Amino acid sequence: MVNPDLVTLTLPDGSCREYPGGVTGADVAASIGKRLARAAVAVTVDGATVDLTRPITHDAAVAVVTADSDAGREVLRHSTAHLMAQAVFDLFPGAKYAIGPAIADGFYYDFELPGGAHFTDTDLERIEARMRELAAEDQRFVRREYGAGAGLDLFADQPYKAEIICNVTAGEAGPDDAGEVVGDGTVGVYENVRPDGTVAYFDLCRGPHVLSTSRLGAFKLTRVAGAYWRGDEKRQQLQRVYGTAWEDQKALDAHLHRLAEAEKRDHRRLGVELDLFSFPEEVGSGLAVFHPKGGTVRRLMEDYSRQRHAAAGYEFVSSPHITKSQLFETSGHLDWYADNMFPPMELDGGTDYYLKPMNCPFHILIYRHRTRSYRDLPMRLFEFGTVYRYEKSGVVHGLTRVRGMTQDDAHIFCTRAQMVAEIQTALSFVLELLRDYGLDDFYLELSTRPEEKAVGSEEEWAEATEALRSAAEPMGLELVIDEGGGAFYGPKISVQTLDAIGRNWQMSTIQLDFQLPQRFDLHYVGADNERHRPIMIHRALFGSIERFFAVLLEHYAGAFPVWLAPAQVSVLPVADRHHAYAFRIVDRLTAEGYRVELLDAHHDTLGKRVQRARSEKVPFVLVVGDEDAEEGTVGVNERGVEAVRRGVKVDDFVEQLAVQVIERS
RNA sequence: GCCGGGAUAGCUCAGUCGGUAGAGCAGCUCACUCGUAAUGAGCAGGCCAGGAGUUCGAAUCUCCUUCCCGGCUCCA
Repeated sequence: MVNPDLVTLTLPDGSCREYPGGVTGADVAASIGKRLARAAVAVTVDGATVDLTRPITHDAAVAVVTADSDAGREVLRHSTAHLMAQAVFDLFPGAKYAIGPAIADGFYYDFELPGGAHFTDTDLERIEARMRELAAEDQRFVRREYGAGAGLDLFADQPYKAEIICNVTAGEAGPDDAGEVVGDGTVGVYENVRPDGTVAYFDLCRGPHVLSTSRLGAFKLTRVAGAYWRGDEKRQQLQRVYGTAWEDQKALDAHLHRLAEAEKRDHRRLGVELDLFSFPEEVGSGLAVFHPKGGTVRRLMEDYSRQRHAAAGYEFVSSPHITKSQLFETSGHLDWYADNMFPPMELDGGTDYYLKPMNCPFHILIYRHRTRSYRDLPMRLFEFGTVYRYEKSGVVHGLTRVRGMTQDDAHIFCTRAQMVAEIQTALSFVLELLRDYGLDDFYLELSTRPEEKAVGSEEEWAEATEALRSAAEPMGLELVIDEGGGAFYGPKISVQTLDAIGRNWQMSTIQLDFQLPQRFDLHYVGADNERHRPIMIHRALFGSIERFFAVLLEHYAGAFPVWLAPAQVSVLPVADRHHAYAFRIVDRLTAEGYRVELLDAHHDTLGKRVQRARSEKVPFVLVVGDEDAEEGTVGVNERGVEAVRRGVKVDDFVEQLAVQVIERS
């Protein structure tokens, strides 16, 4: 006989317990253990995460969500966002609030301040101080539910909240709204209630939230920024405050430490420290110059890439940086891409010349130079092509977002029958190449037809998108759909790469294009002696050399593997009398094709020179003294290895070096 | 492009109330000749991003431009 007043709850370990009907998550946690009750921030009931105060009225699978889980941190962060909004209302009466979700590692909240005011960095401190006061007040988070009409009344003077309610009740909830309102037309509201019962703050919200503001404490506001309402640059720009929040101070400190570590491997910082490249103000925004060491790494990257491309059946071509406007009229770039192009130069009595933003039209002209047979296909034209794109001033960022860049660009002309196989070959090729450079964590993204900027029929887009998908699926990698992210002439697959500290970068792109062959009226003569339209595949594997350089630099934290390191070996004579021997080592290694530098003993102590070579992240530091000169040995300091190996035979060292270069380790 | 914050020696940064510029590291010279994470002394280095304005006087206050940083939007 089932007792109707009892509910049976199944816990994550599979055990079942009976509780009175209406029991709450907080009660359940408390019944299991004190420590769990303290750590609890929410509870999942049959998979849905709800407040600890929500009564449970039927049998269910229940799991307590603790603060130190991903789901728990999300609750903490969302609750901290509410706390922040409350602090902002206290300090800026009349502020309007928009949305305030939890995000990776933190949260933000968007506001419109009265009189169009802006937050400053000192406001950040004031807001944070106020948040700590409010947290200490121990305000309870209390959930209320309203109908759509009552909800609208509640937010009558809050236009952004009202818009969200209207959208949701009209069934047009965007992804951002999902965090704010429950989906069934009920308007969820959370109140922050002071111990004396008065309401300090209320917000439109789906929840769940922690029990009380006193649970919040390990947080820090990090930055202020402008952000467009609903991410639309045509709409109101709001003031956004970012913050981070964690289960305890220790976790917060660890997060801040990780940020500091990530900053140390920022490629812009390492570029200066290791003397690799710079952005002279005299040249212009987003235009890099590579110094000798950076130039060496770049050359090595390119050399290996060329070698691999030659082996993969690519032919090498070259094209100029500027061209008459007509080429980009034919290609459609001036219709669809003009915003990203530098303005034209008028030459030769009125002819406009443009800097090229892409290489494809040139490769097309090479293809079109003579009649092509089906026997010529697939035709794979490769070029390190330098392109110029007029990026908006606010988006330029180190080497990852520049206005002048070199792409390892190729265009494959093939038949429709060949296209899926060609895409697959290109995908396998890029993954193999990226692995050779030390990257091995990827997922794929399939970008579909852009809503506004697209040429060609829906059918062609659908066919091209399907071809990409069918080529991508056998790769065994996660495939994420990026709706509307394609280029104007076709859909694309991009390879997203995760680096050593888990950040993801978009690099390689493979794009399928039915349009440009039509616009340029390309054809080939088939076995049937008829003319046919070829398909074009655009692909860049590094994406751009600049961005790939930046990714490798950050991935390796400046410590390039031996095969890529600008200097592979530093030779340090202990004293002047060892210079002759040191030079012999240098000469031998140089003759064998290694990049070697000598740090002589004229000026600095040995310790100083060791320190210098290490700070330059040279893979091998060789110290040579009396014993070495007599025995034909070197003292080997290997980067990342604590112990020094003394008395290593030069031949043995050279062999080790050779192995590491060949293995690209 | 939009919002906010910046720019002082090659690098990292001081510079108070508006009174004409300072350190450490790097560089150069000299001494030291050294077996593993900074030897010592000395020298040199600045149109205080650029321009205009306010002022007796501007690194400092105001405006404009350039460039950088953090976001938004966009992207290889």
